[in-house]
Amino acid sequence: MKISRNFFKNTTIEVAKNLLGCVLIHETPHGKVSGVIVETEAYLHNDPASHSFNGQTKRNSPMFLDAGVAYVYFTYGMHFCFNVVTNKKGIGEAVLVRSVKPLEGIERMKKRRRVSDAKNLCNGPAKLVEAFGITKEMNGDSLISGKLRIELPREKGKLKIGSSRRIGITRGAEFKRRFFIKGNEYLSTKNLV
DNA sequence: CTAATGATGAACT
DNA sequence: GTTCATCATTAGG
Repeated sequence: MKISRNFFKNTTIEVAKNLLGCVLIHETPHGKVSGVIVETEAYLHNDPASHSFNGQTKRNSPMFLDAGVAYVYFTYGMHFCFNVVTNKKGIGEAVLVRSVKPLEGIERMKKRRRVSDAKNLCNGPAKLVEAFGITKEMNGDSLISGKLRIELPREKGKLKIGSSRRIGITRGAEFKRRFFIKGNEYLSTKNLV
């Protein structure tokens, strides 16, 4: 089911939780890949861990666009990560998508990732970017109805949502702004509460 | 099983 | 020069 732009205009923490259970879809010339979002992290404008903390730069500028667009950034010299921009235009907040449970196009993902274990395809931010074929060219694109998009599940049911400190950061580490579906098999890390 | 390490580049001090 | 929202591989127990 199509998602609305208002979904992304909520507070970033709420969007991070609401994205759990939603479906990430990418229609490529080679076929469709999709999966259920099972792990996210919220990055706020006044958050020392956020790329937007020190204001707008060339790299983080998509974070200051309208809610519902993609922010894809290059990191550690070899990886890309995928975020969904939230809140109002000009604020600079986003949700990092950290893990996805693969649904469609699993063979395609295995080829791109060069691994065979389905649980190891999308359980990390740079992994899912590679598995889905997301590229820096999609930086700033709308995620509402394009080839790369997010859809609401037909029926979300009641999810057990857990929260923890975010992964791989030092500044702002005290904030519990990582959200995940409790007990899910496809998380990037399991031993955090 | 867990821990250490190297790859590699943009942004910042 | 150092840091960084990472991952695959290797070394160790």
